[in-house]
Amino acid sequence: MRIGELAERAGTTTRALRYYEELGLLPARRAGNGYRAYGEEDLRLLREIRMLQDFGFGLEETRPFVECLRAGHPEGDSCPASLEVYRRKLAELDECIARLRDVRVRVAGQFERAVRARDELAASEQPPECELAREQRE
Amino acid sequence: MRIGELAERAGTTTRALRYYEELGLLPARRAGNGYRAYGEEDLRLLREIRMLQDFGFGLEETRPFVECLRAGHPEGDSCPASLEVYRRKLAELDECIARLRDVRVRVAGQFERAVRARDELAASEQPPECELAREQRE
DNA sequence: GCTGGCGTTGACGTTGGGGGGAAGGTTTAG
DNA sequence: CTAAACCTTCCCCCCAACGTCAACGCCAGC
Repeated sequence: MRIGELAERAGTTTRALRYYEELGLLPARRAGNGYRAYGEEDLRLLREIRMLQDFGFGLEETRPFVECLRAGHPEGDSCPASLEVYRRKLAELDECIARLRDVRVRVAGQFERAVRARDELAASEQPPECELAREQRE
Repeated sequence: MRIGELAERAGTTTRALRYYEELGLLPARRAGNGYRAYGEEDLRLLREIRMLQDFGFGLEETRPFVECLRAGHPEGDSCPASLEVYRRKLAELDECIARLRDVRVRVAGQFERAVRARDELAASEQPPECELAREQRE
């Protein structure tokens, strides 16, 4: 299989594949004419990379999974190094979520304060008419 | 006030201030010798920028707040444009938190599955000794 | 033998928020 | 007088994960 076909089958681009090879993440054999030659297993590795990328893993973080598969293990996460990456990522996610929640609370506070301030300003500049006034006009 | 003093008073660097000026976010008057000259109000603007940055706002997102202050309003968020940025940011935060939570659930699922698979493999390769065996050895 | 569609390498651009440092002018304290 | 501490502009560097040419090679169909 050549680079274009692999890219299409994995839903990515040839540029990405060349980049992965440059990183040593997904090296390719070469055909006689210099073209990269991939096998079915490379598709497997590539799918693993893509899945982890969808989870927000950096490419370097996918390396243990890929190497685990290449070492012949049944799954990319059959190796301790991969499990360690999972653990680190979970901690990272927890921290990130907590931080975002904190920011959300603070921004919401600012927003509400600003809206109240605006309403009070509007009220002082142009006091709202009372119910009686509306009733009399009708 | 010159750039170094303003930077120190706001807890940032001269480099950042020149960058803000380059963006047109915090323009400075010039003294006769070409040095940037800032006033107390610039410190106010800068503090607003820094606060929003701490919330994770991009510099462009702080622009409405800064312009609102420069327009003479009491707070950076006294203007509708600023409130709109708050709203957008809150929505963005909610979406981001939801996405991270979803990823967390999925990664946790993968992790647990991988750990179970590893344990089962270990169990089949080396079955755990039963209670009786331990008792007899003691 | 020519066109079109693959492939190759290499270099540069992107986005954000600056950092680092050169080469030179200014100010200020001792 | 001089050294330190400022200031100025200018330009390259960083991070990730590629995108986008440019200039060229390889191969199939007509």
